[in-house]
Parts: sequence; structure tokens; C-alpha cells
Amino acid sequence: MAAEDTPAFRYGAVLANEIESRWQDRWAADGTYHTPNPSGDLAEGFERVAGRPKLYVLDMFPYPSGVGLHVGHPLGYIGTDVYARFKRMTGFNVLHAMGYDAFGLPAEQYAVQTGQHPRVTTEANIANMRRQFRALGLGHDDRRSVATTDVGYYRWTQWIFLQIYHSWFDPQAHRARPVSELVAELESGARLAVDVEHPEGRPWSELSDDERHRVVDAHRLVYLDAAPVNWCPGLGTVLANEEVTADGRSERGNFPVYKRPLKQWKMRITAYAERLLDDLDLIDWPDRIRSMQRNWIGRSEGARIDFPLASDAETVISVFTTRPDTLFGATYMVLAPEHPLVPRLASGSWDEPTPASWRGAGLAGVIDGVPAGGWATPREAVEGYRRYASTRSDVDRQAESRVKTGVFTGSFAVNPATGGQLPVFIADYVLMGYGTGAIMAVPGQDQRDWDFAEAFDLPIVRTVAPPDDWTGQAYVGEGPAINSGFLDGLEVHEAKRTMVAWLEAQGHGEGTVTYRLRDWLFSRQRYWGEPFPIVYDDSAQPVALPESMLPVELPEIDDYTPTVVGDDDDSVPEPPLGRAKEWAEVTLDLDDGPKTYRRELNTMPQWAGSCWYYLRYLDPDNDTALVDPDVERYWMQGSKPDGRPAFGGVDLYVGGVEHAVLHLLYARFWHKVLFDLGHVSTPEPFERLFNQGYILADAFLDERGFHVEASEVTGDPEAGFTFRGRPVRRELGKMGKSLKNAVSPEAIQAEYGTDTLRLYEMAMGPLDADRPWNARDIIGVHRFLQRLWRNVVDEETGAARVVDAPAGSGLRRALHRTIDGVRSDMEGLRFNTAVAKLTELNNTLTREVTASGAATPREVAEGLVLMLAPLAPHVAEELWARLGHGSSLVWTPFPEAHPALLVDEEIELPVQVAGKVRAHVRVPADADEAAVEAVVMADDRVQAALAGREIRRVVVVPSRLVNLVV
RNA sequence: GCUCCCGUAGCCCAACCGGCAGAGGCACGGCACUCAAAAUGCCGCAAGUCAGGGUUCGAAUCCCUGCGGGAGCACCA
Repeated sequence: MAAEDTPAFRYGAVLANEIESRWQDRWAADGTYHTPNPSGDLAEGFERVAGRPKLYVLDMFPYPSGVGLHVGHPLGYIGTDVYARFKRMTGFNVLHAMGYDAFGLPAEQYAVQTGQHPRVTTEANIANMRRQFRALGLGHDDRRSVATTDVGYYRWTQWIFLQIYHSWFDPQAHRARPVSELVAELESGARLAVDVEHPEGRPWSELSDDERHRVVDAHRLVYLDAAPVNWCPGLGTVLANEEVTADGRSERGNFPVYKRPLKQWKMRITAYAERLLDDLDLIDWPDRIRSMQRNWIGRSEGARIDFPLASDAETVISVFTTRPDTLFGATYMVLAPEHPLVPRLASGSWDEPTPASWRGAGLAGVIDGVPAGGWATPREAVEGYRRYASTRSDVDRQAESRVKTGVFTGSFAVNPATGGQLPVFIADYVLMGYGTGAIMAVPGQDQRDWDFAEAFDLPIVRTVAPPDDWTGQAYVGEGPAINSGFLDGLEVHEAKRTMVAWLEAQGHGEGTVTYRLRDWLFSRQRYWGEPFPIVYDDSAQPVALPESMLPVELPEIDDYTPTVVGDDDDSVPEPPLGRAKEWAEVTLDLDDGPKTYRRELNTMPQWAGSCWYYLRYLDPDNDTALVDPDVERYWMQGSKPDGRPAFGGVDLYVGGVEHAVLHLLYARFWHKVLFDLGHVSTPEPFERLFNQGYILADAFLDERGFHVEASEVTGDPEAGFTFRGRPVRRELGKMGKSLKNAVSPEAIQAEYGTDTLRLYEMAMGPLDADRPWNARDIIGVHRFLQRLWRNVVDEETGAARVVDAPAGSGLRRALHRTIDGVRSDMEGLRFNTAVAKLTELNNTLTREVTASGAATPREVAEGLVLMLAPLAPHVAEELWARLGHGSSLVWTPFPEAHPALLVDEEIELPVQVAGKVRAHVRVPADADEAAVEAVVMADDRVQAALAGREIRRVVVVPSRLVNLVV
């Protein structure tokens, strides 16, 4: 700063920072952003807002990272803050709060390295992030802040777990109901007990206690399952499908993931597949996110078809197919290697002649220990192939592209349509987790089956006639059925219907719907997560703890390292909570006298806490309910823009696109269960979702392809860039730690102030667009604030320089046009154009009034300051005070445009002749078409442009333009 | 491979239902202030909308093809 000749009250970094910290202190002291509830312990002051409509504005829950925020993070937070402030000024009771998704791996990994308890790191990180949010001037109601790691919070996460555990999905009612109602129906005989071994159902009275326990557990929305799960040794835990990328690696950390059969807790999200899919149509979400969720849920319509075994008609292989019309073309069958029927199918010896390739002869180079010419018996072949398939990670399967492998089981099934015998194979291109884990193979209409049929020399029968010029292999398009008995001649759609009707009439199957979505794996072998409220009794049956025993607190342990038992190929995880020996074994009285129990040692995934935090903001300190029902209804029940009731509770939810099928799917699922059980009043949690863009920045790679610290790179595009003297290559990427191109907000705040940073982030582009961080551009919005300041305050004395005399009519019209435009821009989250309109008005004010030394009319000064307030609240408060107002403008009404000042009496219309603008005419704003035409035809320039040509048509667009067609 | 989104001044971006291509900012140039520079102020500056075709009185906007960039899905029966 060049000291003496800079005016004492020039708006620069020093003054801005002084203003900002002063107002942040005052807001905190006054509780300016406290939002009252209609009842309960946060109800104080509600009478002030009782007549206002509610508005719930929400940011996605941040993880409190150790490195703090960079300038890319606050984009969405500033956006919601501007919107919340604007809506408060336009008459809403606005809820805007912030909390911390604080369980999770980084704090635990740091604890492993340093021995420091994750709670210590986590609390320090939260304190730092809270400081950063405060420094950004975000107007959160800080009384409502929560962290998932607070015992008072995770107690309710455990409570919700118990609610889900004690529920089952009633397929007739299409909703969750309490397990107690299921038991009552079983006891009364209204419902028959169904389990895996007795699918036909048995009377409750005939079951042993143990069987009853099993039947009930099989219905719960939370259950223990031993199916293969995603085991990630690199993270020391198992993962949900949503946490594994398409190429079989962990979303976090990019480690390989292996399939392992491990007994783990799962949540029955698949029961909700249909509602999760259908209700996407009810909410105002970006199409991109909705299509990602639709994709993930993956609904397929088709049929279940039963194929009896040739040797044993009592045993059937059920398949799912989307093409029941192609049943006549099924020439073999394939089961997933893990399919439970496989051991029964593998007969004692090969029938002659069995081709060598069916016996695994072709796998000699792929699988160790395959005898030349294949395995000696089907049993050995199946065992060998299953062993091979189980050790392959999804990465391996991807890497070997689409080469088909498999072995023959030695058994045949009967095609119910043709009566023909179909050889049954196992192959890893059929997945256990989808459909029934078995397929009928129709090589004529499925390329995967075609490839397999060619590799194993199996017959190919076309059942849909391809076009005459078809030269490809499998044909999946439309066409008439052929080689298909009673289907011949029917188009695909009709053939499907006919076949399903036939299957149902003959008892060979039925029309069904299958989803790609799988149940949610809910156990993690970590320390830093919510303990399960579950113990095991001496027969190893899980027992849920009663609500009165919540919370189950995390015990102290001395080593947080996740343990892996065994070698790479058959390693299994062991939860660190096992080290808390005294905690893990516990004596409890669960209504039948004190007994010893073992605790569940896994913890919940990080998604658990973030599934319901938006409900806790509503009533953060309630210790008798997760949220008071009155408070829940007040904040969650809203309306659509057209006045119909909204389906989701949160009015605006802003966050990144990365949670499309993780958090957003899980939270919808929990919300629906809570809705079914009567704990929340809306079927969806989030009515309107908005994805803010990412801030991009130049990142630099050295010759090895590693990122180097961008802030230490010198050079320019022409001369080239160097890092410590070595040349580096530039690329544009998402700002963040991994690309080493983060810019800290503190650096910008020190140079220009927080209001400039906020304004820049809002001005640089539409909120949902990715945009490059360009430090050079920041000066532009800073100058705007400086000029606006100077138009309101004398830079030498700090006194307001306004006059109470009315503004001239041109300036006043400009003011009201700006008010009108800024209002609709802010309503539509178009903050970039709102900033442009304010800049424009300020430039007009400067040009027409203050540049000549005159004072600013008060109406214009106050209008500008109030409109600026949502975007740059500190400087706006300061100016408002200097204009003589004693109280904060946070609760002051936003300026309103007078309709009369938005229309001009006379307007200028462009006149096109043959599509080119040739003249402009001035006409009264309310002139009708004939009057406009008369003025146009009287214009000399129009006549000159016409040059005597005949006018074929006159197009008059009211208050837009006139086009003369010649 | 399939599906979706986006291409406007040197750069970031406006243009609402098809109606004068330009609101705002950066950079750049000139002038004022200054011994000088920075800061600040004032003035100025530019593209015809990725390319080609179509619909229309009229296209950045709608349709088709291609090019470039981004995203999602991908052995899901």
C-alpha cells in the first residue's frame, strides 16, 4: 500500500478485512442468522416470521478435511448463501445451516500414522472449517450445526438403524411395516412362514424357535448375508457396489477390489427399487442425475422361465430373460459359477462324446492344473473353474476383454417350448448378482451367447428374421419371428406378450421385472464409524439392542490399524473393534436375565450419517426424537412453483454431481423407510436438486507425468512453463489436492477481502457450469465494489455522500429496471447476470451523477446497497450503517420495482428490410400494428432501403421489431 | 460401442418463447494524476456465433450431418 496519498476510506483489502471481521463479530453476537422453529427449544422469535412461508436451503454435507477448503469448495456454499439471504429479504423464513460428515477414513488413516485419536483430528478439522465458513460470511444458523461423530447425533443414526432393522417390506402394501405386525400375522395364521428351504410356506405353530427367528430375519430390511462382497484390501474394508468403479476398483483411493464370500450386514434397498425409480418423476432434479439413478437401478422387463433338468424333472433352473420371444432359439444354458445348483448338476462322469473344449481343454493356458484334454470328470471341471472364477477380480475380467470361458456341468435341461435337451454350462460371463444368476443362451439374438456358442461349437438358431442385407452375427433388432412354432410371423413385441401368456398358462414361468440394483452392503471393517446396536447371543444369533441402551459408544482402542488375515489370494478383513476386548464382550439383561453377549464389531459406512442430517438440522438438540413431528412438518412440507404440494421437503439442495448414486440414493431410501414408518411426512427428501459446477485450474505435469505444485510453476504459454528449472506440461483440471493446483481462500481474502471473493465466484459464470479460476479477473469485481463504495461514501472522510432529492427520471428508471432484473436473476440462481446488472447500474450512476462531483440520490444508493447485500453482505452492511440505519439489513425487505417505471412511453424499434436492419423508428409503447406500420412507411431511410421494391409482407413483432419482406 | 450435455470477441461470459449478436468483467490501447511507477479515474477497442446443409419473413437459439470438448453407462441376460 502506498501510504499517504491513498484516501483514508478507500475500499481496499485493509478496509474490507476490517469491515468483514467487525460484521462477522456483530452477526455472531446478535444471532442475526438464527432461524426460529414453530415450536420447541428453538422457537424464540417465531412470532416475527410466523406469517412468512418457509424455505429450506441445504448444502451437501462436507467432510472436514485436514487441509481445509480451497476456493473451489465454497462455490455452492456461497450460491446457497446468496439465495438464502435474497429469499429472507423477500419474505421467507429461511433455514440454512451447515454440519460435518465427520466419520471416515482419512482421520482414521491419520490416526494409524500418528497414534492420535481420530476424534482429536476430526474436532480440530471441524474447528478449522467452521472458522473458514465464518470468514466467508456464510449466514448459517450455527445453533443447528451437527457432526455425525457427536454421540448425541450417532445415537439417532443407530436409532434409525433399529427402525429399519425392525421393519420388513410388505410387497402387497408396497411399503415398509413393523416386524411386529409381520409376527402377529404369522401367529394368527393370516400369513404362512416362507423361508429358503420351505418356499411353499409352513404354519407358524409347526416351527421351532430357531426356525421362527430365521423366518423373521429373512424379512427384515436389515439382514446378515453371506453372498460374495467387494473386499478391498487396500482400504482394509468391504465396500458397497456403489463404491466400486466400473473397472473394479475402489472409488476412494483406486485400489483393486475382490469378491469374497463374507458374512455382512446388508440393507434391503432393492425392495424400494420400483419406488426409487418411479418417484424420480415427481421431483425437480437435473435430468443428468435422474438418468444416472435410473441407470443404476436398471429396471428390465421380461420373464422368469423354468427349465427342468433332463435327469430330474423335479429340479428346475430358473432364468430371467428380457427376450422370452426367443425361447425357441435357446440352444444351451449358462449358470454363474457361484450358482447354488452347480454342485448338484456336476455329475460323476462325462457322457461320451463330450468335446474336449467343454471339459476345459482350452483353459490349460488360463487356469493352472488343467490336464491336457480337460478335466477328468464334471465335478473336477466345475470345482476347477469355480476356484478360478472366485480368485479373479473384476479388473482381471475386464482386462481379458470379452473372451468367453466356461465348462460343461455334464447335465442337460429341457427347453419347455421345444422339448429339446440343452447342455448346461457354467461361465463367468453370467453374474450371480443379476436376475436369477442363470440364463438361457440364445446365440441368434445375443452377441455374448453367439461368442460363447462359436467358442464351444454350439448350435445357433435364429428366431427373429434379420433384414435381407444383414451381415452381422447376433441380430437384436425388430423383425418377424421364425423357427418359433406358434410365434412365427409375430413382431418382437407381440411375440413377447404371446410367449409370456403361454408360459403362465403352462406353468413354465411368468412375466417379471428385474433390477440391476443390489442390496446395500452396510458393514465396514473400520474404527471411525458408528457402532451397530447389535449383539450376538451364545448361539451366534444377532439380537438388536433396545432403544433404551442407545447410544452404543465407540470404545477407546490403542491401535486403529485395520487387520488383514491371510495372504493376498484369500485374505479376509478383521475389524479393529475386536481389539476392545472389554467392550466386545458384554453382560446385558435383555428381559431374560443377565447374559453374556458379543458385540457386532463392524461399523456403519460413512453414508449412514449423511443419510438423515438434513432432518437433524431441523431440531438438533432434541433428545427424545430424531426430529419433533411439528417441526418436521413445518420445514419439510412445501409446495411446487405451481402451488401443488411438493414431494420432497428440502426446497433447494445444492451439491456436486459426484453423489448421484451414492449419498442421493441412500438418503432417498432411508427417507422412504422413515416415511413408511410415519417418522417423516414427505415421500422424498429433496424437492429441487442443483449441481454446482467445479472450479478448474491449470495443473502442471513433469516429464514423469506427476503433478507438481502449480503455485511454484513459472512461465507462460508462449515461452513454456517450468518448475524448479525443469519444463512442465500444462493441463486444465478440477481444482484440488490431487492435481496440486488448489488456491486457498485466505490468499484471496488477504489481497481483496471476502466480499470480493464471494462476488467473483458468483460473477464468473452460471452456478452450474465448470469454469477456470482466473486470478487476473478478480480485480474487476473488486473495482466494482470500490466504485460502488465511492458512490455512497466519501473516500476522504468516510461520510455518506448522498442527497435526499429524488433521482432524475432516467436514473430512476435504470434503478427499477435493475431491481426487476436482479430479482428474477436471483430467483433463477443466475447470480452472474445479477452482478452484471448491478455493475451496469453503478456505471450509469457514476457516468450520470457522481463523475461530475454530484452526490448520489439516496433512493439509488439504498437500492444498490440492498441489492448487493446477498452477494457481498459485509460491505453492504457497512454502507447501510453509514447511510444512517441502526439495524442490520439482513432482515430488511429487498427493493421492489414499480411496474410503471419498467415501461417507457416511447420505444425504439429496429426496422428490417429483407431481414437486414436498415433503420430505427420511435413509436409510442402502446402503438398498435397499424400505427407502427404507418410510422415505418413514413421513414425516409426505410423508403431509401426499399428503393421502390414492392412489399410482400409486413411482420410486426410488438415492442421487438418490424420486418418488411420484399 | 451406446446415451446425454456443450462449442459466441485474445480470455471468462450475456442475449428469457426464434426477433437489432453484447449486459458485465479481464486483457489490450489512449488520456488524466505522478519526477516515475503502481493504484485510481475517464475514453476507446474487438467477434458475427465450430463447419456445412435445412425449416422460417427472420436462426446463436429449432432439425440433420460432420468436427472439437466434457460427462455417464458398458458381459445386467
